[in-house]
Amino acid sequence: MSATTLVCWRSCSRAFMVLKRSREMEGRKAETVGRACFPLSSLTLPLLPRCMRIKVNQALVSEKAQTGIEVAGWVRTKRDAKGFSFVEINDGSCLKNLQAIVDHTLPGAETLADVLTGASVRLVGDLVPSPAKGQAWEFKATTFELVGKADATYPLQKKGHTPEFLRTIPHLRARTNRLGSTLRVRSKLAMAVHRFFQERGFAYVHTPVITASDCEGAGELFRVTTLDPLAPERDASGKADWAKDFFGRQSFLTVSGQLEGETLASALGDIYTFGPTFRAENSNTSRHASEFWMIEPEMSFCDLKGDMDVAEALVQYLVRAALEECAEELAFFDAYVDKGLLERLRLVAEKPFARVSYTEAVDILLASGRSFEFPVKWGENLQAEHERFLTETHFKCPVTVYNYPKTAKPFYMRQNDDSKTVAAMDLLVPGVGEIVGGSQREERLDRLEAAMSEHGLDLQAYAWYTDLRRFGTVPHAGFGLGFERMLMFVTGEGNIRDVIAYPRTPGHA
RNA sequence: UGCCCGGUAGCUCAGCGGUAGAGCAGGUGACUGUUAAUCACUUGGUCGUAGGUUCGAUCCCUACCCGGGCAGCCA
Repeated sequence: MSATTLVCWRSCSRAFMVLKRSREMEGRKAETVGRACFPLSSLTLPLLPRCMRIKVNQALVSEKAQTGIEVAGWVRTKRDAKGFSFVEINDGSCLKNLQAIVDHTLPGAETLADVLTGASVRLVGDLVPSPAKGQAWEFKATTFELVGKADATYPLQKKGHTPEFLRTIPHLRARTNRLGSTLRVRSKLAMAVHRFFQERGFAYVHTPVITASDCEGAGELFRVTTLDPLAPERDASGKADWAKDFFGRQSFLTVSGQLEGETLASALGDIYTFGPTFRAENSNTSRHASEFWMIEPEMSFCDLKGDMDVAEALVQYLVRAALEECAEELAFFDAYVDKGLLERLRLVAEKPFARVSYTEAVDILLASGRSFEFPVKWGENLQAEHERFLTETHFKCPVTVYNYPKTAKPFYMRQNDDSKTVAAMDLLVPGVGEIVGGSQREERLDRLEAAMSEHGLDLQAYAWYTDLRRFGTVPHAGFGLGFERMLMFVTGEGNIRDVIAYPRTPGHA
């Protein structure tokens, strides 16, 4: 056991004893629940009396006044008044700050001169009704402690910052209203994803992050190797000898768990993955990242319609979850990031999505009379401008487009009877574009092998994949939902780099 | 990767062939149950880097670096 763990363990057991004691103490009626009780002040802050710490979000929704409680957090702003100061504290538990009143005669108040935006502080005192407008409750401190100073070089100010500037300080930007809110929404939606699938009997499975198939699907892959890049072991032809590499062959970071997911769906019925995905494409757009999180369900005994039903239900479920669980954050985004966001999301939560075949979509685009930079032609991929027109102008709501020309799609998608299209589908949303891509998979061995040959794949390397069609094959379908794109849609953020704490994009890691 | 736009104070920006300005932040003072408090004063910049044109470049030109937007690839 490392020294650090040892200390933590000791602190915990000590904390538990303090908790027991403090519960026995009279007059300690802090209305707190579960993990938000932190009776730790006596351990680290001898100045402060022993009491219950509550989080800011709990204080702000309190039903009644509370005495003898502790709050701790980071100062967002301080305003000096005659004889006392207003100190607004944010502890990350919610968007809003708690206004604390710190009398200049209090123990610890002599440090107030050093309290600038960004400083960390702990206060003991009482939660009391606020006499002024702006907040129902405020914190009347009886003891003040400056835990960690932040001097004038602290980059975050009270005023709003541009997302571009905030990206230059990723280690600090989570302290802003903007990224802080995004990360809370991200956390809630991650759990909502699990709830959605668990409620429907899907098994959460983990597909490998490291893969040895060098053409898993579309996309450039990141190589995983332990060979010395300057002096790799070489084969007879002088090239790097992958047989000498760690796994005995070339290996990469996954671009999708789909193929493995199919094998597990063939055992567990309905499965989903939710994990990181890596693409080495040199994509420099506001909606591409080199490392992102993807949700990939795979369903046995399911066709394209069932696939679309689940995808649409999931997107709608997540929007509803955000509206219900992150109301404050969404109101903030609606006011400062994307005006009209709430109205759009409410519509999405209630209204059924539009659903059109690729052929119908092409007809709509041709009939629109619009002149697009890229002409619309059956058989060509829909361009971003086409997708944007469909979802933002024509339908003004999310649209699922299905049955794409087979020429533009990967080998594993099920061929339709028209021999021209495959059972693929994309779910498009306003502002973001493609958020889901999926398909019914080709479950017929002969068709699959023919498609693989057409795509130039080595059948031998994929024997395990085609085995699924040899042994108890079933119609099955699945899709990938880009988690960050979903977050962009829900928060109104226009750049994927602003919905990931540490975004990885070409040239940035 | 291609096309386009930008880089001036800690932040957001204005400026312009004659070597720099505002608001906010910081400091000082005043005032005050304040709400991105207010008022006065004030610190702070080799104008992205390297060349070139010019009597003189932050300004014009070239290259490079960095940031952003759009497109392709996709989720």
